[in-house]
Amino acid sequence: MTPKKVITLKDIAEDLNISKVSVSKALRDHPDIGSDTKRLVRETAERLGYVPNYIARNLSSRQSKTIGLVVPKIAHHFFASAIETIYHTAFDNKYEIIMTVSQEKVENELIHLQTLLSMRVDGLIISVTEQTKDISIFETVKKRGIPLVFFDRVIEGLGFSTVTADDEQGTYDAITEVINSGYTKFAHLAGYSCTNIGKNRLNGFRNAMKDNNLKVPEHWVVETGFAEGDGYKGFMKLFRSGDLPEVIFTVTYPVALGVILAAQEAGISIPGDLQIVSFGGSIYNRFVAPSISYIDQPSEEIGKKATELLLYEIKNPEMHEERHIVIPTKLVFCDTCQKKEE
Amino acid sequence: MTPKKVITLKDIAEDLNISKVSVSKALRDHPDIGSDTKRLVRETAERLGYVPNYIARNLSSRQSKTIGLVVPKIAHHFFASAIETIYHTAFDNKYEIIMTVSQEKVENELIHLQTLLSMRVDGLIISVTEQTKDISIFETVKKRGIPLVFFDRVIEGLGFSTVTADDEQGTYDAITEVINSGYTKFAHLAGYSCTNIGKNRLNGFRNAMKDNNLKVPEHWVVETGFAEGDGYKGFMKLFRSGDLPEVIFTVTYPVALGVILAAQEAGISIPGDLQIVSFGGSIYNRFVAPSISYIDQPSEEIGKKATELLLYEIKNPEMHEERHIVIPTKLVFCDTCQKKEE
DNA sequence: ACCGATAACTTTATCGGTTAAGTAATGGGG
DNA sequence: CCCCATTACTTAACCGATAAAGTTATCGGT
Repeated sequence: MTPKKVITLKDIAEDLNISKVSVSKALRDHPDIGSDTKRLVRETAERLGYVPNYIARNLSSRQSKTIGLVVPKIAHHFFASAIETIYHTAFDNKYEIIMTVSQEKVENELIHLQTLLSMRVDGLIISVTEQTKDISIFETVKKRGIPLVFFDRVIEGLGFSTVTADDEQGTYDAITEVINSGYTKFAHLAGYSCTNIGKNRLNGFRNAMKDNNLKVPEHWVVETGFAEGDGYKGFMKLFRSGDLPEVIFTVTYPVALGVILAAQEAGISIPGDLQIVSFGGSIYNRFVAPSISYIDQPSEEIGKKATELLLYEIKNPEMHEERHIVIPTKLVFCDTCQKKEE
Repeated sequence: MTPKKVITLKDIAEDLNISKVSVSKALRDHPDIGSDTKRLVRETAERLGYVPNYIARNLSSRQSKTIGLVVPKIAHHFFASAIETIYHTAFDNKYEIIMTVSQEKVENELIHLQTLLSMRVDGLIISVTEQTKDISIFETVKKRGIPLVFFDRVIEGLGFSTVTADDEQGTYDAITEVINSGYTKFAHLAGYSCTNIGKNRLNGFRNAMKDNNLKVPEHWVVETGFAEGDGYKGFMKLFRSGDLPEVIFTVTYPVALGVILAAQEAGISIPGDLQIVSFGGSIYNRFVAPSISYIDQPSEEIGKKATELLLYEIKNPEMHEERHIVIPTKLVFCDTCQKKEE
């Protein structure tokens, strides 16, 4: 009940009759302080229940030991998993994460970035929304010299490091494998082509088709978003055209779910009449019927690498060559896209 | 490239040849300042690209406008959804969230709480790990007078407010409904009985059975954890006993998934030979085969209420009656637990 | 014309730390 | 025995804001 006073350096100093700077130094194990005094200070701090004030420390030391994280959403397997790894990696390195969620909205993203900047985070880890175009805030970040690492959804050409899955090659290899299973007619529910993941997955898809001498009619490439609803609409568009492919390659897992839903409604059987393969899976995929063959996104490795890279850049502020880490993926076969009987 | 100087109040003050306090007041629309000056200050701030330093502001104003959030995990539908709502609600009220993840580990929980305290968050929202017992840190929080709201997994008797689903009544009603569908033999994969959710769901289950004059053999109540692996092990234990019930009620959705997996291996057909009903669902449940009938946990409402309650307590520091908000649930029938043919 | 109120600022102190710049005592080398 | 380096501190300044306590004009009222 008593509004108990919070213990500060000053309290310890007064208790021991030494200066508060000595206390500060003692607690940080500074060589200026004799070992007897250090011990005394530590004991007293413990006894009084001293908890350092990060805010004050950060203000004077000009570093916050925090990393700002901006993601488009969290209720999505890839992000949930990446975020968890980012948290651990930061935590193991004594950094705190301040996470913000843009909800795929550019306005939110901007506000969050500004807030994080004014919180003086030591660095930023970002996966942009599906429609981020205004790059001025990132230029500000660059000018201020604050390290930033993009992951998964990146903006190129700004001089920042990136960590991504190997979207293009991964797609290329996966589609080639599915082709080798005996399928020839492919459609693609593609992400926005202005995003790197949308563009690269589409490229991988197109190249795989071309190198296998398969044609893709233009109406079989539908540009949509990354969410379930987009998959639903995308499938319906294909369905209404009256011309369905054998396989639909979706840009994300939620889009694949949307396709399943729509196909059910349309009375198309999966995997009987139609196959799906998606970029990215889900922990629930094992339980989903039919389970979708998917390109496994190394979410944990991406999260880990992004955080480690950022920490490295924070610790070495002068080094300023950007790095681009690309992590390979691999196709996981499930119920869909099984090898065709000859 | 130039390590561009960050603009502070002082820079604006010097530019306009007024004191920095006037600038501070002008920006906060303090009545002390004339409207001409205010306009001038705002323009100059804009022109120079001033961004306030939260750290400094928080230090001097003794409030951080941030809320500390501690959750056991995020890759779980209930938490992902609750967290998202907590973020929005806080954001709409101009508060930032600093989220930490304990990973069901008490040690992490403790460290995170200490960090959040030293960051001087204005309040805390917490869902404890499945084995939190040491309450001393919460006593410290209480002594310091920092508002705290528990949600979902709570610790009672400490004088803090709580927001939970109506675990007991919700379970009671749901089990009663399933009984009315014609089932009589029920087992329960229960959570740790030292947690409120484990205990209350078990109570609801027991009471529903009793009031319907149904007996539950003791080996049909298995105390496990909240994760998929616990469901797997729990089912196997039941299975090995050679005596399976008609219906298994699981304490969480992941536990239900574990049961599905184990049942598949054991060659038990769901919903042919066995029914499942779980407390809590998942956005993926629609796609899961068989989809599990579940008690819908109002995760968003819980998140929202918890945040609003906390904000209220932050704004009214003297009010100190704790509040306990209990939110009703309802049963959603899916593939399992369908009405039995008479 | 004088007083007190008010408007519009400025000065000083403070938040709880860190960093930089002293300072007093000790001790070893020449 | 003196000088300089080292040890172990202390004092002062600062980080960038806010809060509290002055300080001037200006103005209306009597």
